[in-house]
Amino acid sequence: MTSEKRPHHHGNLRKALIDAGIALLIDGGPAALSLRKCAAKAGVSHAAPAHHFKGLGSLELAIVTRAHTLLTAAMIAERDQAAPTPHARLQAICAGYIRFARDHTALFQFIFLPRELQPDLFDSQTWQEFLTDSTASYNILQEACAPFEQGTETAVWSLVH
Amino acid sequence: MTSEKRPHHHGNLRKALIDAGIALLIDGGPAALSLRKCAAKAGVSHAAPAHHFKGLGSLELAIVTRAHTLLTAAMIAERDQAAPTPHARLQAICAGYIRFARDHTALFQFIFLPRELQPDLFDSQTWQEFLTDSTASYNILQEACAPFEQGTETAVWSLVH
DNA sequence: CTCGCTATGTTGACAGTGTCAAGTTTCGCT
DNA sequence: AGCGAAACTTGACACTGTCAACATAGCGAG
Repeated sequence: MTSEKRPHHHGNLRKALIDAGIALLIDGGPAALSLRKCAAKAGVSHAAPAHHFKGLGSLELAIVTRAHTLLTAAMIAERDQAAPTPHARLQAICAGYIRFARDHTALFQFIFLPRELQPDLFDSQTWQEFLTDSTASYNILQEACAPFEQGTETAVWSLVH
Repeated sequence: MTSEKRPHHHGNLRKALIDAGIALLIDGGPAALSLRKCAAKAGVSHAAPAHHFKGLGSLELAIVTRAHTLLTAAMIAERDQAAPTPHARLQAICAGYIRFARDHTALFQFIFLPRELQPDLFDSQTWQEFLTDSTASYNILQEACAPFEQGTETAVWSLVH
C-alpha cells in the first residue's frame, strides 16, 4: 500500500529541505539561508529545490509556515491542559506563545521579518499552506478572545510583546 | 585653500555612492541594492566602494543615516515655521514626520527594516555618523515632548503610525 | 505488459553578488 | 622633489539563484 506518498528517489525532499533550512536559520541567521546549502544538507544536487519551491522566497515562506504550525501546536498544547474557563484558556495560550518565542527564538523572529506577499512570487502549494497555517495560528488567539470584550485581542497581542 | 575636502579622482565618491544607493532603493526596493550597481551608477569600478564602506551593510547604514538626516530636516522645517507654543511645535513636528513618510516612502520604510547593529560590522565613520544623526532625529521628538507629561512621547509615536 | 508521460533529480552553464590581492594613479606633506 | 599614503582599477575567487538539457523512476492508459 502507498498511504504515504513516496516520491521517486528521495523520501519527501520538500520536508527535508525545510528542515535543513530551519537548521541553517538557527545557527547562522536569516542571511545564512540559501537554496544550495539546503540542498547540500539534504543530500541532493543544487538544482533539486527548484522542483519544490519557486525561488528562495518560497522556501522562506515554507519555513514561516512551519513556524506557524509549531507555534499553533505550542499554544494548543498549553490551552488543552488548562482549566476550561475562558480566562484560564486565554492565559494558557499566551503562555504557549511566549514559551515558543523563548524556545524557538530564531523561528519566532523569522515569522515577523517583513516580506513581499504577492501570491505570484510563490508556488501554489507553498502559498496555500501558508494561508492555511498562518490563519489557523491567528484563529487560536481570536477564538480565545471571543468570550471577552472587543479590543481584548489587540490588547493581549500588545501586552505579550 | 581647501575648505572642502577634494578626494583624489572622484569628487566625494562616498556621497555619490549613497545617492546612487538611494536611487537604486527607490526604484527596485531594498533587494535591488548592491555595491556593484552603486559603483556603476557612480561611474567607478566595482571594488571602489570598499575604500569607503566596510561591506554592503555599511552602505545600507549610511543610507539609513542619510534618511535620518532628511527626516530631521523635514521635522525642523515644519517646526520652525509654526507658532512658538509647545503644542503647535509638537504638532508641526508630527506633520513633518508624516510628510516625510509620504514623500519618501522607500527611504522611510528602509529606516525601520531590522538589521544587526554591532559596531564592528561597520567602518567607524559610517557608525559614528549613524549614531549622531539617528539620535539627533529622535531628539527632535523628545525635545518637543518635554514640556508635556511623561508618556506623551510613546503616545505620539504610536498615534503617528 | 508495454508504452508513454509526468514528476523528480542531476549536470552544466550563466550572470550577478561580495570580497580579497596586487598594481596604478593621484594627492598631500615633508 | 620626492616619498608615502589614500583612492581607484584590474583581475580573480567563491558563492548565490536560475535556467536548459538530460536522465531516471514511477504511474496510468491502452
